[in-house]
Amino acid sequence: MSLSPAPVSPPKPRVRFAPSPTGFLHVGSARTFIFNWLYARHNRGTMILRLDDTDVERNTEASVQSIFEGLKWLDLSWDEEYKQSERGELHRQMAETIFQKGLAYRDFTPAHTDDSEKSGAQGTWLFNPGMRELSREESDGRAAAGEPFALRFRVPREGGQLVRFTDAVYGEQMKSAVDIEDFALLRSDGMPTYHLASCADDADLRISHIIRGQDHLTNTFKHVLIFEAAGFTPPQFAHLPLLVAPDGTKLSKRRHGPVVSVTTYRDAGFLPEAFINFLCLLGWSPKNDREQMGRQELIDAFSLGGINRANAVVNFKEFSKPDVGRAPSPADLNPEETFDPKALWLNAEHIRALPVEDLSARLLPIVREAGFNLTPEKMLRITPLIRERIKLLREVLAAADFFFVDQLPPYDPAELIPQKGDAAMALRVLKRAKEVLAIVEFKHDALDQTLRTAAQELGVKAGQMFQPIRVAVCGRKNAPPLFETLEVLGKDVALARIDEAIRKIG
RNA sequence: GGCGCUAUCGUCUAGGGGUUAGGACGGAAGAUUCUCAAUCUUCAAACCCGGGUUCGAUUCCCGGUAGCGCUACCA
Repeated sequence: MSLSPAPVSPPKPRVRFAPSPTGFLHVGSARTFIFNWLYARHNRGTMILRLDDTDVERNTEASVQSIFEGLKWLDLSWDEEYKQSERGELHRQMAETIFQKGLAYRDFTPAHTDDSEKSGAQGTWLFNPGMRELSREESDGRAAAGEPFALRFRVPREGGQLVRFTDAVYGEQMKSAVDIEDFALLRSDGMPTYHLASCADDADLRISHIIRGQDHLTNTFKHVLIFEAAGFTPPQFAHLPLLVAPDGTKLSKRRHGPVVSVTTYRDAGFLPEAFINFLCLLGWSPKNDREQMGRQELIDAFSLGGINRANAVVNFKEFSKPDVGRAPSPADLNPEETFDPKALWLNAEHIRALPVEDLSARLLPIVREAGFNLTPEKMLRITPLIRERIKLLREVLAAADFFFVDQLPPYDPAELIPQKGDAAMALRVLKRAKEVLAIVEFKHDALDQTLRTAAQELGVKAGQMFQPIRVAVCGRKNAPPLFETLEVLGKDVALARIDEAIRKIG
């Protein structure tokens, strides 16, 4: 607003989303991205995407694509992009710095040794005294001889040192150093571990705020140790409560199925903005009872102070279907079982908040993909009739099917019989409808007037008049309002379907 | 096991030393419209347990319990 800058404008935050590309984009990861993004955009800072791909064994290109695909769908942007695997030199430099200061040591214990063998103790493994205390000469000698080693951080063991940091969400954190194991910095193949690479990059990229899942809260003590050993001031930390399943466990593909994948939401017909809105409300609150919020509203309202500390349950009913094939199509999913009711409601809210033109444009590709040829004009006329009747975009297929097909799918002729009526009444209604509809203009008011008059003449209630016609033209009892439906359907189709119904019941 | 974190309706949450503990989703009932949906109204539904501190704790402190996380040369 003001053109004159504040006397001391705070430095623009630099935040990062750092997924490891070992699978599809997880809803929890998407949420972490969103919180970082919201923080960056709210504070006009920089959003960085960094692929933490130091685990050569498990990283896949497909996963990288899946992450991009998900973020693209959500229309989430970032300003800088890095690949950790291309920055190995930086990581090794940091390891070297720490080693030269004597704050790390070589561990020549072969990889994959059991903890029990390492320590001989029954408790938690903390370090291997033999390796930690190895003389510099012997260490150098064995390294020079080509013996492989891992580089371990020499965590202070004496003096009752405390490692501490302040978390923007969880407050003051401290842990005594003696409870932290001598974690690895470099693997015996020379590759950096996550802890090292992450800290080296965060320092190098001048990350100001690390906003990530609470599963890293305890790791942060190690990170603080690394930053300080390498001569950097640790950034600010903000840990996010985890997303958990109704059984309280962390969401996982294995246990919980497709509900944990962002693409499931996309394919089921969620609006990206609704999905983002839903995710934001898990573990964060604007504290003003607002629920349905758009992108900009979220950006404006976001602050780290609104983040909650307890894990949030994604409240779905159906866990993975063990015996369904490996590729469940969106049509297989029962939305009420698969998705959190609140997500569904929010999506419906966003659908209704969308201008008809926009909604129509989003619906059309889905309809076409299902094999129906439809003009944008026709879709635009159908959209207002179903927009209050669908919670997911995909539901357009079921809600407006009778607009798309030439031939109505078979239905039970008994459906044509109105409340408190019989087949004879249905027949009379339909025959009369055929007569009057043949001559009336297919416009809402004219249809309304004509059909109500016809009902009076027949001595039936309006509802008893409308119901058989509705079933005749829609093929089912529950459908959008009749006059609008007839208007969009057109006279020819309506008359033909009424004829068909007369044949069925006659 | 060790260490860390957490605990308000079924779920997401607001609140906070004195409140009828608020909202939303979902549920139930009703109103309304040509059905359905939407909308509106109403109802049921919560401060984990035990000790302190205090005139007074759901709120602050301690303990317990439970849940989650970390405890890899995974991230």
